[in-house]
Amino acid sequence: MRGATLKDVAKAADVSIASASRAINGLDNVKEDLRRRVLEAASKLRYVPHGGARSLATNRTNTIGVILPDIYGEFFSEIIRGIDFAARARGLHILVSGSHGDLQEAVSAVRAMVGRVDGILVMSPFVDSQDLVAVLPLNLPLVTISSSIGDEFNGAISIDNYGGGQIAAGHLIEIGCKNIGHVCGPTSNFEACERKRGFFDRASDAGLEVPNIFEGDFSEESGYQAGIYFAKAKNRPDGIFVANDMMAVGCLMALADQGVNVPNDIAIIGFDDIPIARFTAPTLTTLNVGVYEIGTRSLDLLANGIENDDGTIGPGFKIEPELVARKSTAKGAN
Amino acid sequence: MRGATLKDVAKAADVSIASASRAINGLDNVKEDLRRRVLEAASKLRYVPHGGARSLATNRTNTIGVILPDIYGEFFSEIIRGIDFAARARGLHILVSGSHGDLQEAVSAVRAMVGRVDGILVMSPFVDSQDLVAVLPLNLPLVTISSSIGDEFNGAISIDNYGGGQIAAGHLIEIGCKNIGHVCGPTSNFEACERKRGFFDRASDAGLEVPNIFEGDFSEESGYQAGIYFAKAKNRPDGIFVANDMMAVGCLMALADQGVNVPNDIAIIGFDDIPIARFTAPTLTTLNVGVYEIGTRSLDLLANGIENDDGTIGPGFKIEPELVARKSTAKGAN
DNA sequence: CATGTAAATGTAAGCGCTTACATTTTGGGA
DNA sequence: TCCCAAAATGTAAGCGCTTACATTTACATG
Repeated sequence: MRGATLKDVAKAADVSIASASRAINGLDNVKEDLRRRVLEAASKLRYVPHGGARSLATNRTNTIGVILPDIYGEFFSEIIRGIDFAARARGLHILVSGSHGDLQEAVSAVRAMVGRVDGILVMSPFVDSQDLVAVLPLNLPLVTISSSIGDEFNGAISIDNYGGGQIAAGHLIEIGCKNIGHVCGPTSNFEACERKRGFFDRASDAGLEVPNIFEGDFSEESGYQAGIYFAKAKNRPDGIFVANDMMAVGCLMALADQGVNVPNDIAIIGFDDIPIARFTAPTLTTLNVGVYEIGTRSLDLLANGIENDDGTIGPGFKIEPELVARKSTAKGAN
Repeated sequence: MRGATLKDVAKAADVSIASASRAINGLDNVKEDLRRRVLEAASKLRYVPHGGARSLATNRTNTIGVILPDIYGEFFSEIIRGIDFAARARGLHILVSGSHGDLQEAVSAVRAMVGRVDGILVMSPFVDSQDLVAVLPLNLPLVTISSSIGDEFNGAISIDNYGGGQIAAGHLIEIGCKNIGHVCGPTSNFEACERKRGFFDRASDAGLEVPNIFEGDFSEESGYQAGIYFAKAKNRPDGIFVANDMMAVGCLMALADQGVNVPNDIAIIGFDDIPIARFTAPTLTTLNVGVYEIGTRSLDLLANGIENDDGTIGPGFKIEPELVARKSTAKGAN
């Protein structure tokens, strides 16, 4: 059932196990003849080094653990793409896990990764994420993305959600909306709260109320529900800030189904700028946060920290969302 | 630098390391008092078991290796979603790796996984994938998806690409196309070849030639190029089979940019039915292969095999694509 | 109270590898 | 030819854990 081990190879090549190890790993202090014999034996036996054992001996796994709320979908997929790219560039592998929006799952995912990874990259947008780091073994290099446990320690990457909410409100006001609505994310979500807060604050600065709010869960489906709700609302808004693009996509579909014109009847602005935002009808105005770059930069931050002997992670950073104006808020244009 | 070990816990609780292990793992042959002491010491020391060491001792990692051409994007992301779902249901973790369209990378990814996973799920649509299994340690449970090394052994999951190509041609013919074109995938890709072959055979059955072909690489970008090419072709086709949805999306954009009406000037049919196909303008006619189910079913096949003591994988299966007719081939409608 | 048995705990080997250190081999210079 | 440093190879400890087996403890029975 098990494959050949180094011991088998050593025996077949009639050398000590240490020499076999050296030969296989390409150390330079082995004679060519010995190396040849070992390599021959290895390929004859179809020997493949046992990564787990090697890691145990070297205390290095060359693997990074990645924990995201989900590991698929436009948004997370794009983060993973960034992580993957940066990891490949460094010869690192990634062990991914989805927490499915549940803090306990995130915690158990982290624990399961101990001893299998050199460090962990976690995105845990729960308001009470500090439980996560509390249960961690000390000394495990950790970088957090968009987690409420932000500023307490290094290695925190965050998005300026509050600022983004303000920009969204500002944009709607600028294009002339007088009655703005909001599709927010779940209240248990740290980021959703911040976006909402920024949106409200900017609106109130302009003397506007936000009478209509719909709470979604960041899924396309809930965005669709929101669209229905707003299409039928008695005091129908003329502009809506949807807290993420996936919901905005659902919203767009619902509004189309209800015969509401976007942007002329209702303008829509999303958040994230996921790839699909360029393909919707109409194309979606949104806030770009550099999803891909979040992936690459967070991986780099973590990997650099791991390479430091003291294992300390460098300072994180905060991302400022940038408005990408597309058709879904281009009122009057054609 | 390292965290607490079981030895530390045992010492702190003043018990033997074996007892500590039993207490931590919840075996029933430990006195309550001893267990309490151990658990207390463990939490005080913030002990988290070392997964790697445990795996080495038990010869079980509870992890599945997943190797896909890429680990992001609509198509692969959807497969991963399926895999993730099925894995979670069984308490398994997944170690993912992208081969980036390169067979050698796939091979090295597999080797890097040996000793870290209980089995491997690999999608390797290269015409010469047999190199992959040749280099593998025997006895490593393996399930292949859409790989040319199909029928030789159990655990092969494939798509009836040839049949799908035929369906695509049949559909275009049925809606009245007289001059059909094809955007194929790279010739090094096993699946692309089969889709093309099916498409051609069915066309020729109907007495049609396929004068215009454009070779893409499955990316949206190359689909866009294809769209430009066809829009300007002297003998412009009235229907095109694009070998995957991602390229079809790019194609749709290019045709729109060129002022070509889809479906009336040119009908477009894709392949895969990725989620985005429902959102394009016009919505995309395509062939559904149950991407999500490919993920769940392949994981189940592999996991069941691993649970067999002899580690043999059960028989695989072949998926028959199903036509999903949407607007991009609805000629004349509206 | 001696005794046998089951339950609780301890001892130590081993999972497959790396690596410090010990030992042997090699080869150039005197 | 002999000697010695450097190079090549071997020995063995250990990475953190599980687990077979040995030992001790607890307890009911005659």
